[in-house]
Amino acid sequence: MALKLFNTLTRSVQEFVPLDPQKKKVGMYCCGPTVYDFAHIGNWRTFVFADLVRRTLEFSGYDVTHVMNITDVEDKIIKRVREQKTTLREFTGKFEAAFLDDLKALGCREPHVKPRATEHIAEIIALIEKLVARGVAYKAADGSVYFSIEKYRGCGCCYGQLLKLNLDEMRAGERVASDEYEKESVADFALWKARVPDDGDVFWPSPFGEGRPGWHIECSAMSIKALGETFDLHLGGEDLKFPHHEDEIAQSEGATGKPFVKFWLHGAHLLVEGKKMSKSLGNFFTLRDLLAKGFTGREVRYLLLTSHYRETFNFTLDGLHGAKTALARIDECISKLRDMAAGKIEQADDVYLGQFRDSLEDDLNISAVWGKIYEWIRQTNKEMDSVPPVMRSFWAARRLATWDKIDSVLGVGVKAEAEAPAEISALAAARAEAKKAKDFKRADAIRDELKAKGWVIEDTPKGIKLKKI
RNA sequence: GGCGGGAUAGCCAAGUGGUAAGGCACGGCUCUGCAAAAGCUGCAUCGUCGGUUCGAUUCCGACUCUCGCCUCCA
Repeated sequence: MALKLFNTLTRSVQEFVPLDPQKKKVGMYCCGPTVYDFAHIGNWRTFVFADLVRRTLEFSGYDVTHVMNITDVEDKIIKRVREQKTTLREFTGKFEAAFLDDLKALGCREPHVKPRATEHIAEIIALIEKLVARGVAYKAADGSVYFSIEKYRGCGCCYGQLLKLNLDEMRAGERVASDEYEKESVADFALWKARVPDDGDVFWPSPFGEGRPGWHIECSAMSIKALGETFDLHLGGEDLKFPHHEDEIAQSEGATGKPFVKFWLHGAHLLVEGKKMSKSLGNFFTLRDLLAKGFTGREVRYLLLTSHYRETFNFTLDGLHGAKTALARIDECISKLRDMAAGKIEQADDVYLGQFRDSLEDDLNISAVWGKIYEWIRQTNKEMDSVPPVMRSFWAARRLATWDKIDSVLGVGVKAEAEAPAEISALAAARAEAKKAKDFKRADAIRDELKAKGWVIEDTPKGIKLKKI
């Protein structure tokens, strides 16, 4: 079975075929963070989704170039730089670094290219000049340059490819701040924003006068630079369909006259504790908030990967506890396999991987994937004790190789076996003594003490086992 | 108002025109001195009302509830 994905352009699940004539290289662009604050769990759902898409493509044998922009100049950023009396670079650098740390903690593979908007001003200006030359952009009285939807449509181009729009019914929203006024039409959007006093020293010279890029143009400029005028995949959160992605298409196709992107993928949002995230409801979490509660990045990643990317997902702390328990079961099984394999290397089970792949390639049916994995875990546990001794290491190594393949897509890895500190080992030894002396009361007390210190002790046929909670 | 999702067990979440994966929680059992985030195992008729059909949770219609987007937004 070939990889099938839901393409927002066609509103249907389609087989993914790369543009590359060799069918090997794939260009993928994901709208990255605007670095004005720590990213929240909703943002992370989208980035983990992008990582899953990338890993799936790599699992399928494609050579992926993953590009993710860093938006480091934008209204909110400028506002905060001004408020905090800092510099743009210093301010955005801090949140960019935090973002990349979090991305790593969540087990996401680092994008190959991470272009910053402020380092592509020349490309942005060149793109705007092209649009002006083609007659689909104009400079307004306020000094800003806008994209004209009407002129664009006049060229036979389609605005509104990702969703049905009724432009005539659209009115300028009340939430549009004092930002865009001199446009010929409300649907037009800014390509270049003329410098205003509040911008401070955040501005660049350009043929249109001093100013800064509009919101959408950077993605067009940077994706075209990194991946070419037409590329395979572009992803982002569902809220970006309009206006951001629609405007990207207009700018890019308006400038190049070529189709911009073959496949558009959009991830659904999430709710937290059944409600839309908001700081006032107390259900607004950054990854840091969750780590501070004692959860790990892989547990958060696991939970974010339990539901289909096009469905709204309800993220709960209860669910996160469940994720922790569920992962511990996988860890236990893999850890036993490691012991049994004793370093032996074998080939993965292609029959099982085929089933795994079928679910995965079916528009990333991750829930079905987990279903198959837990069935595999149960079967592994069942067979484990009845494998003939001479077959044990082979049997386990084969299973281990299979898991490694699976995990190359899921990226939850296996929890490192924590080495017990001296204090914990001493308690474990004291408990063993007590047990030997049949002082079970004392043994149980020590066990409770260990639990309070975050360690679980298990008596197994092979001796005691200490596990960090 | 326009457009688009969703409604499956206590919670989360797949799926199918022929009597419903998986995870968490819970119960039972096994191992154990007792336990265990050890192992096995049990646990739903799919929002409401009509229709199509031999048969619908799955198709159609209506309704109810719910979520999102309509130029800050993952």
